[in-house]
Amino acid sequence: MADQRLYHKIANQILELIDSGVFPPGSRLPGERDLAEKFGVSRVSVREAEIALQAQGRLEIKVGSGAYVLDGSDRPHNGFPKVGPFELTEARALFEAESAALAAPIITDEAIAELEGYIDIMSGKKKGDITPDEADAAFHNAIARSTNNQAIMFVVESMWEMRTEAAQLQKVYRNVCDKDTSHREDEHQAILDALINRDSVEARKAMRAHFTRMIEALLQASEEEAYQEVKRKASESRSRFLLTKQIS
Amino acid sequence: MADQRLYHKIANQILELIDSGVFPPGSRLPGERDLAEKFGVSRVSVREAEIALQAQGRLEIKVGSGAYVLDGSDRPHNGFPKVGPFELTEARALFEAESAALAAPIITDEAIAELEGYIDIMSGKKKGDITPDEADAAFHNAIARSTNNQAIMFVVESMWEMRTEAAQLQKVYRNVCDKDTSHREDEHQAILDALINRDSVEARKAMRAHFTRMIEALLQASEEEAYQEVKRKASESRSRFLLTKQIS
DNA sequence: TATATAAATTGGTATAGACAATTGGTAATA
DNA sequence: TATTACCAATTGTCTATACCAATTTATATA
Repeated sequence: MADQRLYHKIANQILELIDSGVFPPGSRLPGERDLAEKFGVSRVSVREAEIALQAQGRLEIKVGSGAYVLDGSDRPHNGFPKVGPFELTEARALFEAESAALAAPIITDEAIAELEGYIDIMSGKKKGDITPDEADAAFHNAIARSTNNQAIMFVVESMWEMRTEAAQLQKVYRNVCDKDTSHREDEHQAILDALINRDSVEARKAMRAHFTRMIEALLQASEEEAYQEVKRKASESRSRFLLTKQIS
Repeated sequence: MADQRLYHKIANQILELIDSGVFPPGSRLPGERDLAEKFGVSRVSVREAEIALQAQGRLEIKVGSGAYVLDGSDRPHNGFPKVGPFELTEARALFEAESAALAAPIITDEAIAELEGYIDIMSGKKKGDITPDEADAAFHNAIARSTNNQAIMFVVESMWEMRTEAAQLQKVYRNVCDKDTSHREDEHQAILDALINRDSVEARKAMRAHFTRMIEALLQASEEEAYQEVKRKASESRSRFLLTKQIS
């Protein structure tokens, strides 16, 4: 605590003033010159402290105007939102279906061979250095990578991280997946077949079917007492999802 | 690009050197004095850049020793990937179209009124406390919110933040949007009309058309000399996107 | 060879000054 | 009266130089 850099100490002091309400969110901090005199340090140190706070998203510095305290809602949310199993699966159904459709026409033979490897690992036919669950993630990520679109890759990877982040979510998924490993294999194979044929429409359909079955399984699971809340949300959204599915 | 702080530009240059492999993870950066001379700036500016990178968890600075590149796997990847204008627009076309389709059957009258307000602000008919550009963001986010799916909201908001994050991206977008404000209004109105009719298929189509036109405009812009790189990537991906568009 | 010491290197801080963007007030104008 | 143009004060930005403290490296010594 004592051997930290001066600008770090200044940053912490400013944070304390913010949290204690002296500088409420939205308010403007005193100028660099004032703060430097107040803390008894040079302007450079104050500046460095404010830069560090800005990099952390706690301040916004406007040239010629001043440094303003950001509200919690203003700052970029680094973490993922809390999201339920049904929501997440619904979103993945929509987005990953489009990802597969976009990848289908341009996927390389190497990528297809990679996907086959993941399927073998998931089915237990082949032993790799990764778990079946990781192979599942790699399968979906590899398809996203085949779109050659980093924004799509980011979205698909983020969705998987949302799943692994919440322990509760993971439990629900495991409960669903363990019962239907055979289904999962068939569905992944169907997706792969569509990609091999470079068939966009079929790839989209197969990916949607994959997640639709998962949603159905979630609905089944929601029958059990532990998933009462899931059921409420699920039944509320069931009709409209199935409707959307028919359309495309 | 010109209106960002100097230390920010330096930080980006350092990041490029890291990502390009010149400074691999774990390696030590040249001293502040060397970097200052190399970039043609003062030592303080280099320091500020390194402080910002340290606050973001990309560097570790040790006094008397040097600044070391942290391994990417060590830190949670909060930030967004570097993504080009074409990639981002393509991803938004796919995802936001599905977002609109999902929202259409269940959007509330209040949300529709909200969307109308944003359109008025963008067209200049009404003056709000937000800029037309912010109204544009609010328009797309409000549709995502109407899906009642937090995962979808997260994705749509993230895409917009990707756009505002990179100064270069913003410049390209501004160049495109300024020329086609009238188009933008019509397209937003078409999306709104579809939502009013609770028509999923039409909402998806209108949203796709919105982004498709934007991509075409990007391709036009790429004709100019400043956008040679964009053009290369764009023409490479043009056929497959238009193909995917026809399918659905 | 091992260890202690000195020198060079490197990040940290201070000071002073010039510059550029923003803001707010004031005067000129419609 | 309301609006516009302009000017000056404030504020963040950047540079240059100097010195300090921590670390590393080289050197001398046992």
